[in-house]
Amino acid sequence: MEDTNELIAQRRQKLESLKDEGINPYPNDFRPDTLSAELVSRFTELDKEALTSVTESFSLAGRIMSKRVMGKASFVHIMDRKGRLQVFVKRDLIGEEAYSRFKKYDIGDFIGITGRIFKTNVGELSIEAAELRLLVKSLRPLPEKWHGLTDQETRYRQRYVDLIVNPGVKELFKKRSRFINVVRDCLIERDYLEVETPMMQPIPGGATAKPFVTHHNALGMDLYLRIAPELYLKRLVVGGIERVFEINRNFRNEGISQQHNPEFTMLEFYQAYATYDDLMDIIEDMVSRAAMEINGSCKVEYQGETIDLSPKWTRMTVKEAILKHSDASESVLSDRKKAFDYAKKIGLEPEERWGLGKILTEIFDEVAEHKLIQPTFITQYPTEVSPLSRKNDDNPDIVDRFELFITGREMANAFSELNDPIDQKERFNLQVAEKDAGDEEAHFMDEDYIRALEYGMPPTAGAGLGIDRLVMLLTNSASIRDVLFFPHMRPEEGRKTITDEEKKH
RNA sequence: GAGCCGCUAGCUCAGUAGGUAGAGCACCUGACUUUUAAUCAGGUGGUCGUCGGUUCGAUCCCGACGCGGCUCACCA
Repeated sequence: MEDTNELIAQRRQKLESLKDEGINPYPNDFRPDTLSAELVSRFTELDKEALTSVTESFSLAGRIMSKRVMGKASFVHIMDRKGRLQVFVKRDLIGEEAYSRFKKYDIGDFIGITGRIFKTNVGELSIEAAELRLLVKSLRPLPEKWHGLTDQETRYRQRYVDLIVNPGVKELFKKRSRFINVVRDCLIERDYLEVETPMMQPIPGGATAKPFVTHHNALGMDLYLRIAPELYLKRLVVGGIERVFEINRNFRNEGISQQHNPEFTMLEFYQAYATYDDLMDIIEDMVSRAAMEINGSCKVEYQGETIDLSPKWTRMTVKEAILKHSDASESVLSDRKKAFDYAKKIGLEPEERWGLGKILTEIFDEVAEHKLIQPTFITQYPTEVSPLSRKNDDNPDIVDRFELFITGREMANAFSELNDPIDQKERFNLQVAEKDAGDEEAHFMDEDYIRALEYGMPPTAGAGLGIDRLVMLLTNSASIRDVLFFPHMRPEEGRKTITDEEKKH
């Protein structure tokens, strides 16, 4: 990391010579009183002539993004959090000493300017520096002004540079923030309470996934990074928080891809005296409102497809989806043997211990999931693959559950919650048997969760929404890495991870 | 985890049928008081991802490794 090229050496030398002159290269006593965008919105409509009567002085701070020296006058563009503005620096105005110092400032340095506003001969609104100070000396050169930074790896690893030189990046992350705000608004206006529950859990639950393990030294015990907040949020419903949600990270010890990062952000929300039907309405509202807020339309372009997010969305059962998107006959849907054979026929590797429900789910994933481009709620999941969901009153083989698919990807999972403690215990026992049989993703037994249910959980429905994937959709991003500031990357310099040997110290 | 592709100056990229590497931007020196990819003149800058092999000689050919991108597998 201690690379020293000529350009860095030159800047360090400039830093030293500034210090020799008695100048603090990192002061913190400059207070800008305006922003680039404020000046633009106030004055951009006025012409050159009209601006000559504006004598007010403004203070502005920002990073130098370009610099053009023309002898005894110069132009720089500075960038602050709202945009860019041109600064005109004239020797006659700031004085000979300040001007010759200014000529040594580099692109990337921060400066503070005080002066009046005017328009140049070609009509660009600019601030004329009456005073100019260095606020920060930058020691590393920025990528070039024309092509910018395009190397994906560097953009992810050095997001700070990406943010400086690629303006779209900041815009994207502002959209991400606004999306989360809309989600929060939708729930808070329905009287939900936002909470935080443990990320380090002795028993990881609430999803079928492989957890990360960590260790608590003082307690001498392993802990798991949570794969879902579900069981804790439902404990809160037991406790009387009838409408509750959490937006935060989950951690899953699985592969990395364009759709998967080891840590990702989920919304989970639970509402007592509601069914999964009610949650469909909330999710439709949330996502369509967010689309309007972010893109001004319920129609979004995603990787060449137009997705229409206007409510109401298509609703279809798992079995209907299989029939629609494959050549499976109706008998496959109710006959385990036929389902098993059909699964093999389409290239799956069903296991002997799988029941009809699990097989049908796998068939659905294979044939239908990637075809669900427009928003679609898939309902009536098999009980076998839904250990936390409430059974359907008319058919115990299915549960009152839906998943939401958009662009062929799962965006949300929701169900009426299982609140029968005896049924829940039996389902946990089945999961434990799965685990003993080698399924690393099967649930653990959670005795305390059963105890909580035994006190009584009101009839409740709950949902989980993949925030990152929805942000991808709304920003037309192909990779989850584009919607995370710091996506997970291997260490830069070789495989310098902490070894077991080093861990002992 | 598997396959394919990539890694050359700070950035964006050329290139060498194997003979010590180029451009633009950036940077340095000089000129220039309304420019805007400013302009003009001159200049600096590279263990060509790492290690090994073949060769008189490797950035180029071969192998291993590292990192990344894409595809597939698992998953949300």
